[in-house]
Order: sequence, then structure tokens, then C-alpha cells
Amino acid sequence: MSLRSQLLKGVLEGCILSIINRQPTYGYELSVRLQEFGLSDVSEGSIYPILLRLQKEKLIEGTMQKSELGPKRKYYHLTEAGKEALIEFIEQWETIKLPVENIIKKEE
Amino acid sequence: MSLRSQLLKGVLEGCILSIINRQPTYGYELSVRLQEFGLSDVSEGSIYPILLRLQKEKLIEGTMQKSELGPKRKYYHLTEAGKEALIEFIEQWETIKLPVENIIKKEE
DNA sequence: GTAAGCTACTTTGCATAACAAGGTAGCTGT
DNA sequence: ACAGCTACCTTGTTATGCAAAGTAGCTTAC
Repeated sequence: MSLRSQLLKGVLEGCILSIINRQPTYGYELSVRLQEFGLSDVSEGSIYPILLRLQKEKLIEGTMQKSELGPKRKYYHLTEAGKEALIEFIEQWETIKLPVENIIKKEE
Repeated sequence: MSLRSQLLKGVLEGCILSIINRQPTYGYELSVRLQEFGLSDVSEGSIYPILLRLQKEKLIEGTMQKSELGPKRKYYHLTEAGKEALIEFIEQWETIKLPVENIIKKEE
């Protein structure tokens, strides 16, 4: 219902790729990281489906690993295709950002 | 299919509000303006539904006016609610933009 | 030992938005 | 009268984020 949620469309996927690219990680931690970055309203119902989709598209790969505390974690890392997709996402973000900034910028 | 289109989600509506806010305009000209700003892949199939939606939500109002050349144009202008929605959009854009930039920024 | 609470993953169903594709019609110039 | 531009509208498809609910392992406290 809120514009806020709509603004995330397409962006979340790229952000998740970027965070995984920095360091392999798992779903639950991703939700914490995103919140630290300021994307506070991202729920697990958003994150896990994206991870499954990215995996299906062969952009990431996941392996179960034991955790010292709590249940097993599924650590994901980027594939080569994933790294390319990330680069493409960043380019697309830039080509969207500039026009939007120009449009919403108040002229003096 | 492209990430590109997905990135526009939610953004287009705000951009259209902003352009109309600067100066009342009509659908066909909007497509030209958006292209000038660099959003080149926005088709009329995207613009007109958004205009109708914004009108239904009482964020804009439209009136038919004769054109000196060609068919009549439907000029839109923002309502008070539309101006508030635009301000809200800009705030939301900022609160999305900063986290995204931080996430995709390469650390040195 | 058992209940509470955190960690961690998954699935289903829904609402929304952009878009391709196609259609309608007015006006101008040749 | 035809082409080409202007201008608007509609239908159906697809992608995405999310709420909601479920499952289960582990730890701590009582």
C-alpha cells in the first residue's frame, strides 16, 4: 500500500547480491545486515523467496553449514553469472538514479 | 525480464508527479519529457495507466483542452493531496537511496 | 525436563506496477 | 485519400515484495 514498499522493487535483489558478494552469508543474517544499512522493513518473507529465485537462476549457490549455536545455516556465495548480474544492477541503478534526481530536484 | 524495468517500480509514479508539479502537462508530452530526462524506455502503456490511477486517487486532476495542432490534450495538475504525496515520495526516495548506495559502494 | 525465546529456513497467496501490444481517432501535408 | 504524426485508452502478462503461517534446532532459566 505504501509507496515505500514499491520503491524497493528490483532494488532488493541487487542489494542482496551485493551483500553476498562482499562476504558469503545466509538468509537470517541478511535480514540483520539490511536492517543495519537502513532497510528496516525487509521481512524474511521477502528475503528467502529472493534467495531461492537467485539460486534457481544460478546467480548464487548455497551450502548448508553447521552453526555453533542454533540450527544449520545455508551460506550463499555468488557465481560468475551472479557477479555479472551485480555489475549490471549497479549500472542500471546509476542510469535510473540520475534522471530521478534531476526530475525531483527543485530548481532554484 | 530486465532488471532495468524492475528498478522503475514505484519510481515512475513519483517522477510523473514531480514533472506535473513543475508545470501542468499531458500524457504524450510526459513521455517526451521522461525521455529527455534519460528514462528512455518508458512507454505510453506505462504512462496512461499511471495517470488514470493518480486521478482515481485524487492526486491529480485532468481537463481536456484544445490543441492548436492535433487532437485534444488532457492536461493534468496536482491536487493538494498530490503535492503531499510528492513530498512523501521524495522523502522515501532519500531513505531508500542512501542504504542502497552504501550497500553497492565498493570499499577501498 | 520442560517451557520460553531466539535462531533459521520455507511456503502460500495476495497486491501492485510496468509493459507489450493493440486499438481508436484527430489533424496536417502531399 | 493516404501517410504520418499527435494523442489517448485498454487488456493481459509478468515480476516483485510482503504478510502470514508453518517447521524445527538450540539455549537458557526455572
